[in-house]
Amino acid sequence: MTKIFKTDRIPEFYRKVYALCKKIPKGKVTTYKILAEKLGTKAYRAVGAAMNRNPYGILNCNGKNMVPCHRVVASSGHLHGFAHGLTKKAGLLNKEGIKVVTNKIADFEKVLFKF
DNA sequence: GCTTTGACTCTCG
DNA sequence: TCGAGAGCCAAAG
Repeated sequence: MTKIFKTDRIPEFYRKVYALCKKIPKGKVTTYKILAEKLGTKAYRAVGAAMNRNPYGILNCNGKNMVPCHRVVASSGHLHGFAHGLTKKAGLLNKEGIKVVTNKIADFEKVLFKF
């Protein structure tokens, strides 16, 4: 009985984080805190760790199973670390229609997506 | 199985 | 307003 899928390599906590990230519509962003709260935990750092360890990769955005980790920012609307560089993250956000100035979301409250 | 680390957040100075 | 420190949870070593 194969009760486990090939995704078993990924912790459930991570999978939940990815699932929530995928729910983020285009042109919108969210924060690590919201994701953690949605998961029913306060492990904000764990959420970020999931992004860093995300197997889908940001460069794999061409696929459908991608995780728009670039749409996840800090609670203050400020871009934190990024595996591929904050510049890349800011560029992606700009392409999404989100204005990013000095690694910070210009209209953070406007583009902030709440689940 | 314990210790360290981490793409965080909050509070104090 | 800006800077530094403590707290929290989960995964990896």
